[in-house]
Amino acid sequence: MADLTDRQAAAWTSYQRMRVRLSGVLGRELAHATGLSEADFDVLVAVHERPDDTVRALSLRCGLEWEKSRLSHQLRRMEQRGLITRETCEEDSRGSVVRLTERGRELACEAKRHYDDAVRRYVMDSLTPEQVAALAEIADTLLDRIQVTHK
Amino acid sequence: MADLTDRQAAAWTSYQRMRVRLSGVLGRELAHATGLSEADFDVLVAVHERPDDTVRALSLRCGLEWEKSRLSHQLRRMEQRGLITRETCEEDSRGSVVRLTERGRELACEAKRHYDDAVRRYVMDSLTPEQVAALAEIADTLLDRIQVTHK
DNA sequence: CAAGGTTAGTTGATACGTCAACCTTGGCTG
DNA sequence: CAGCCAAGGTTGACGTATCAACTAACCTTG
Repeated sequence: MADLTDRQAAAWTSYQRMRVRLSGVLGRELAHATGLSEADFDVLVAVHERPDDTVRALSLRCGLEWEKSRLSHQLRRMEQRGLITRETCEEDSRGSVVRLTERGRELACEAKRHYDDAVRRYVMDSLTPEQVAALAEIADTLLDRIQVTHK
Repeated sequence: MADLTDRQAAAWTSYQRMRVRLSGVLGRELAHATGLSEADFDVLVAVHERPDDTVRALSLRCGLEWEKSRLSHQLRRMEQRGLITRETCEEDSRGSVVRLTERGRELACEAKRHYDDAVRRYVMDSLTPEQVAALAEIADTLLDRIQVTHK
């Protein structure tokens, strides 16, 4: 249980600052361009990736790695704003099925364009291909190290 | 305004998942070990780094890159829990000065030990020194690209 | 020194995230 | 099939983050 080295501590500090600034600017651009939060965006994109723009809530939850209450609250808000609908599931009447509305589908596409563009401008354009590859490898290594700890 | 390449998109996805899982597990460990949130922790550590465990709120705000209302709300809660005190500033009576209580100081030290240990276990132990250096360089590059956009 | 703009900080409203408690349904197992 | 437990989801309470509106003090400039 040795202390972090100076290099490690400095790397961690840089990472933390980068992480906060980056998600801040991306979130703000997204909100400004489309009125969506990052949570809205994550849900819309995840549902839009499924056939029929439809997905079992449980499956959505696992894909996003969200707590069940978080998803429930988020879906309630999105339903109120007319982005999705919820139906009870056929195979398992405990479950529910999420479907994009027309407006949800449109927003998902539009938001994804804006978002990807912002990722390109703020991240990809500043990094060399080697750095992008290194980042991916680092992230995958850590992902492998940190298993999901769902409730 | 070209699309992201497959490599870029995959790198971004990995980064996002890593980021969320990592801050999730670190936050949970911190809360479990000390009862502090990450926001509490950031404030305590930032104040504890200053001489006398004392800092002007403005300076704290700039260091953390927080919105002023965020800091205000956070300090109110921390004051109620006896982690800090607030006094009005001598030189500028608009301002305020934040000071750690004895309990705040103790918690800051204890939490930092736990936190650094978790960073070591979850991050540093899994990465090569080259990867740590690469991460720092990537983060610094992006930090330079994304200027602070305070309100 | 008076007027007007700027700055530090607070407040209230609203959205988001987590936890614990709860309800209903599904699946076991005796 | 009766009794139970686990699983999917909802709800309420509370802490946290952001925005806009506000107050009070500071600072310039005429």
